[in-house]
Amino acid sequence: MPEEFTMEKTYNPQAIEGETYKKWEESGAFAPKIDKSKKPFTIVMPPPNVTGQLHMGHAMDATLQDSLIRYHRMKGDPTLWLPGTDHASIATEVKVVEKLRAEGLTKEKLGREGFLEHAWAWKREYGGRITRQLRRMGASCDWSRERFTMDEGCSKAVREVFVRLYEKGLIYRGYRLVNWCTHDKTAISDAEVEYVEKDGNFWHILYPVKETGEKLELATTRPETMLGDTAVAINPADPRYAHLHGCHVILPLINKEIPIVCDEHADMEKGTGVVKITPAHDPNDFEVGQRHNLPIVRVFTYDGHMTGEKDKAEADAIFAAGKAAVNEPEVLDCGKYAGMTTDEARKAIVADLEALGLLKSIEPLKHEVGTCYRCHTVIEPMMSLQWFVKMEPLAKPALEAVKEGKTKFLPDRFAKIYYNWMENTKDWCISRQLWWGHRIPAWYCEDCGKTIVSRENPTECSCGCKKLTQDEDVLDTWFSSALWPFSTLGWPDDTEDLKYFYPTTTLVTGYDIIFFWVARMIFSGIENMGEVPFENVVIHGLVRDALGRKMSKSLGNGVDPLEIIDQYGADALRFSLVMGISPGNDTRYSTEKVEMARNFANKVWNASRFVLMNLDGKEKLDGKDLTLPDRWILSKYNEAVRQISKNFEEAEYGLAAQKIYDFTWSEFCDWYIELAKGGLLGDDPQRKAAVRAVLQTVLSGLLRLLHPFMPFLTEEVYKNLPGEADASCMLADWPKELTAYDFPAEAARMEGIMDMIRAIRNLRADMKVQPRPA
RNA sequence: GGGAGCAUAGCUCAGCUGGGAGAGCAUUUGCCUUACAAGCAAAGGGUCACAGGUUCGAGCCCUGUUGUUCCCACCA
Repeated sequence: MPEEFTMEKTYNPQAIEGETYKKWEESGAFAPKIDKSKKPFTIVMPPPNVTGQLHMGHAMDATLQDSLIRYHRMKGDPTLWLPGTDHASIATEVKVVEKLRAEGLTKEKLGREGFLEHAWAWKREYGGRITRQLRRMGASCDWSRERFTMDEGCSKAVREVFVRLYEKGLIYRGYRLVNWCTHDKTAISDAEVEYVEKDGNFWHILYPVKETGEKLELATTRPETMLGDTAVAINPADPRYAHLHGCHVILPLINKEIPIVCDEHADMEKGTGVVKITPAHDPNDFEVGQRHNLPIVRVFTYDGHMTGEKDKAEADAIFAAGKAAVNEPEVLDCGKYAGMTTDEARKAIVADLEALGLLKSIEPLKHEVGTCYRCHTVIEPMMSLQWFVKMEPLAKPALEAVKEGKTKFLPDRFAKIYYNWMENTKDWCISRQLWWGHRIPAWYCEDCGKTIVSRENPTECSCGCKKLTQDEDVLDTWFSSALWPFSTLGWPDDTEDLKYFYPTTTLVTGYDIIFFWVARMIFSGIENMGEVPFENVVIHGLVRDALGRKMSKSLGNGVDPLEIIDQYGADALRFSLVMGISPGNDTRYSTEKVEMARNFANKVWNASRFVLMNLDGKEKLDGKDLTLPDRWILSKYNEAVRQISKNFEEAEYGLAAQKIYDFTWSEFCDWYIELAKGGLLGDDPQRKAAVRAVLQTVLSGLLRLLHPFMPFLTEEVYKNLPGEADASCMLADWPKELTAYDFPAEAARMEGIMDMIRAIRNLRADMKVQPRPA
């Protein structure tokens, strides 16, 4: 053992992690060595939101990526892990607004510019915090290439894509029924709506028929929308209502005459077979309205109140000024209901109907209600002027690319989920009524009303007018993350990085963002680069708490990775997050697991101490004087190398971790080291040399096999190995099978003997005979 | 309504192409044995959800049933 060797009996991660990381980072070893003769291995990091700090999900995500990255780096691939953060438009804006509110400020008071200054300050604070956390995790990403979705380059890419798609007719602006969040006061995309089961009612309402005087019964879950009804639909084949074709009903409360239309949408099996049609506030009704050319009457304001005189006047003014699209919906003055929230209006309207004898019954029911995925407010379907991406032409090639295997999902069942979504996707609403994000590069001419979409900020309209106003809205945050695999490599410029690293190799992410992100990256990559953005998508599960619940702020069951690192070390946390996981399945976080991993780290530490204490310079394995146990452990080592390498190739990280654990503990420590003591304590110098050589060979390999999961510990120990002194485990070669030292037959024989030894020990215990002292 | 996952030791979960039922934690017993008590040596504990089927052989493949979780879906 070298004299300067001072390994403590217990592994102390705090003493080495910070310095080790600093050394790695300063050495520049995280940056890939570009070698055009070699195929690079590339991962772009799913950029964490700059909303706050990392949670356990990020910790697992980072661990898996870093493990894979380290494996490939050791294999000698030019390896790039490109880190970055996401501006997270809506999520961050909400946080900044909350913070401002606590300071007595509002967006309105600050104005757009003032607000954005606060948002950028937020980004600087939290973006930095996140990258520091990743460093604590041991993430070996190339910080020299770090990106942010709103940095100059990414913003340029966003604008380029927007303009291209617009020019191809794949981005358009239109009045459509969108999902409106009345709390965040913005439209959101279909993917951002979460359906939750809520208690509700069917209100059975009677609408008097003008021509016959009878009262037509229909049921609705949203009576407050009735003011916006522009028809009542019946099925054309329904014999019960054949006599009503061409008739009208008088809409109660506002006594408005609206037609009875025949439409297949009215299901004879459901309710009374009669359905009210509110085109401005229901997607189906909108469709029916289009088929029958019905007016669209909006009855809610954008902040969830019933519309009134003022709203109507404003809408009329806009229309008169020619600023509106042709299909601008009418806005209704809701009279006595104006200004009420939708909930208040519902109560009032139901009460008024009852007073008129037009409420037949109330039938309770549970139904799925759409809510905003950020603030959980109930979504109102609402007619609104927004920007959209036309999905069909983009989805088709993206679907085919995966079917053809150009991108592979691991596990492959997630491809089905992807297909399902891609086959049914509707146009993507990309405009948000927010300030934090990429502002839509569209300008409207005040004179001729023309829309200008442009890469450079225009100063003049083709009509000669210079009064141009830019669209107030920003893009959906996922619009920029969709470009991440190429925007971060320099696109639209034709950079060396882009040429060399695109398409990237593997994407590692959770199944919860397949639709939001993975699918959109695939079609964006194909559309803009002509190639899929990555060869593999490795999908992992979510980290849940010890009781299997989702970790969340509201439950207060989140665990801060940094606290765990402080207490147990980064290696222990990392190992606990991969040991025993299976692809795509959720895993539970528990302190017991971290303790298991910490104990394992300590085991490795002490096994290393033992070996180092017994080495005397580098012994070379020469095949001479190998006993049965030597042959056995070398064979088991080969098996571990084979299996772990295979596991990495197949994204079976849980199995790889399990194998290195079992090999190290149950085989190397429990048996080989014990058996090696005999040889080390004996007098035969050749035997001693052989044992030392085996110990060193196996330990060196074991450390390297473990390095992807426990980088700090292995780095610290590895540099103490004689002959490899000061060498970096991170940069060492990935172990290869020692084919000259594979002895399957002898290994099997050894295992038979081990069974016998166990049996004898058991017998001794049974007979309560104590082993004689040695 | 459609789709997917899961059901294995008291708890949490692994189990690759079918041939040994496993790990961690918990429990019991004996050990401070000179790498490690964050440890060592042992032990107990499972008709692998249920019912059929394929096979020389099934936790693993097929069919069905039950339970459970999740995702998607405009059901008024």
